[in-house]
Amino acid sequence: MSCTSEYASQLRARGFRMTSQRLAILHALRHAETHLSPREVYIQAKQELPGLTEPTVYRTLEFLAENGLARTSQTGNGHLRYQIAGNDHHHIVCRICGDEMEVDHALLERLYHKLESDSGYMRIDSHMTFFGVCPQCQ
Amino acid sequence: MSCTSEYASQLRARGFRMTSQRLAILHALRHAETHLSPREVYIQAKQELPGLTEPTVYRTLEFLAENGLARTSQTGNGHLRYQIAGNDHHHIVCRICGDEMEVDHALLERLYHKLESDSGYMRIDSHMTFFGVCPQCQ
DNA sequence: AAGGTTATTGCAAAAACTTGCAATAAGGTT
DNA sequence: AACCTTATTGCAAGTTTTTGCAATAACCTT
Repeated sequence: MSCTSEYASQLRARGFRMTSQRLAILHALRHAETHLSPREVYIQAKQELPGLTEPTVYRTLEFLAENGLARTSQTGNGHLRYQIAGNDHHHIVCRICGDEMEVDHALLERLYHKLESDSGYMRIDSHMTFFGVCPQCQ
Repeated sequence: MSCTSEYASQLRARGFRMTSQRLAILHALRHAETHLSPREVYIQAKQELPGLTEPTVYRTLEFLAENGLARTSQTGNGHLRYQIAGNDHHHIVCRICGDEMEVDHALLERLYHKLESDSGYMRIDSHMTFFGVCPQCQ
């Protein structure tokens, strides 16, 4: 896979290493259609790499998110889920039934610019999750 | 305290009950200047009510948030923190040093309206946490 | 291709959080 | 004021997430 070596060199450029564990976890994220919980990642990736342990999954997901290869989503109950980086969109999830839809990044662009100039903060997180009540549940 | 009975009747109106545990936890949140972790709440509130247990704190915080008496803040690492409801502002926190500043609600008003009309969702969460890189760390 | 440096992993134990269920107590009713 | 109903709590046991440290293995250098 070409993307594999792409990831590897991205890491090496910053002094990190590509490992079979990281690869297995990246594969799991890539093949998922949506974001996964750490446990789901563990179950998926363990099929590819049976020796994989759970602490490694937690540490790796955090590592991938810090380095821009993965992205976190907040989930109301305070548990992070992860997805592969790349699709620049956001989510709005229903507080009641959990239903979820995508929000295009363009909608937030203006807000981010304003926030950046007002606050002086840079690189404001490009994945946001909003919570509301969906039309069904209203 | 007048607010005490205010809270009590808010709950009773919906068929819930006011208890010494809920009161102790509300006090802890009220006296905090910022949002607290469940453990911090536990430690505070236990001083007022020594018999209090940790599971009760978790359940109560979730309950208070669901009923609008408390508010959750997301914290990057995926752990919820809680604060008393009332101040309508948001936070932006630095991904690197953890520094934190307030963002006025007015800034988001336009976005919320747009999101609501585009998506059909209602009552979009009125507390958002953004993540970025603060001026110091840039 | 072999060796050295050190980022990364696995293991084991700790801490944080959740769940089920029987006992308790809030607050409406008599 | 005593009684009933049932929301709420505490306890104990489970699951999830984190942490420290010694062993391993990327990958740079020779």
